[in-house]
Amino acid sequence: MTETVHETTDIRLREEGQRYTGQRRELVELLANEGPLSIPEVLRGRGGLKQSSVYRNLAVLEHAGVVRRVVTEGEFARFELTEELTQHHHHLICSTCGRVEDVTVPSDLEGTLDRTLDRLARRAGFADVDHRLDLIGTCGDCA
Amino acid sequence: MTETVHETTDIRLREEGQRYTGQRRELVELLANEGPLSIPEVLRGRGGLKQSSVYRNLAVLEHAGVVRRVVTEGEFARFELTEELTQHHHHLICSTCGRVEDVTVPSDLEGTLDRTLDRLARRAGFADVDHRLDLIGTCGDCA
DNA sequence: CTTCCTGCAAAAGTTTTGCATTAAC
DNA sequence: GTTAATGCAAAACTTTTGCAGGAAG
Repeated sequence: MTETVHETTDIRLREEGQRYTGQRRELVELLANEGPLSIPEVLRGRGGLKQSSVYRNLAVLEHAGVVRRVVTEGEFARFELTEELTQHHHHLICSTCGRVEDVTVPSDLEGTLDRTLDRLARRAGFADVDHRLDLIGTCGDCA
Repeated sequence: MTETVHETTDIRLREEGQRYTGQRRELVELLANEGPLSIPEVLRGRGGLKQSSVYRNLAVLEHAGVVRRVVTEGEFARFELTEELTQHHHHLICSTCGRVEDVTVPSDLEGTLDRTLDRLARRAGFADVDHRLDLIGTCGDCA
């Protein structure tokens, strides 16, 4: 399953004339296993990675459509694999420690949401609307 | 209606031993009229305001529960009045120009959302969950 | 007259970039 | 052998802070 992710990444990068190097593979592997991570978390997660290369490689992967920037309340940017490589999901964010977990909502609610929001957005003159739904609360550890 | 906002702000600030100065009033007025604004937008919006004072005053207002930081994809932080002073709402974000508009969803959907998400979050060990729902698309001007 | 606010300039902290070296194809 | 990726150090950029002067109560 994560093998598919690597294959897709490889293809996407080649399409842009870029190489799927060991470091990039490590990044993708990390994000596939541990979800949305900030740069400090990435650096802690894998010893050898260098900060500037991590930023650069995440930018490359973002441009290739493999990774996306997640906006959170914290001071650092977070990155995750795009939904094409995983699945549509949402975030459970701890407002105390900043930790982020993935969560999916029941598909009937997801469907209702999609239809309703699309209608709303059109009415406001917006097109091609996607939604971002995050839950902010206090996680078990911080309670 | 915006008079109520000013009164509430005044009270909140006094409770913290702070003053509702002209500059703070201007900030609140701006946010009340134009929704979520970034610092550059604020500085452009009103000539005389100084950057460091704006940051400082927004921090004060945030601490007083009058203003909250909105996280967006852009490079600057955005600020808006808290929902206690306005009403529960969501954001319509243009992924091209970064503009942010307020939008409300039908209250039945809002209710369903609230109940379902609360259940989900509890199951994951999270408490006191609030949700943040944003719509990202292309606005009329950028289409 | 005491306390808080403002503005300037400098600092802090995150992210980006230039350049020489190393690795991939 | 050619083109791209890496690491280091320095730069850029947003946000925060120290300090002296000014305003508010």
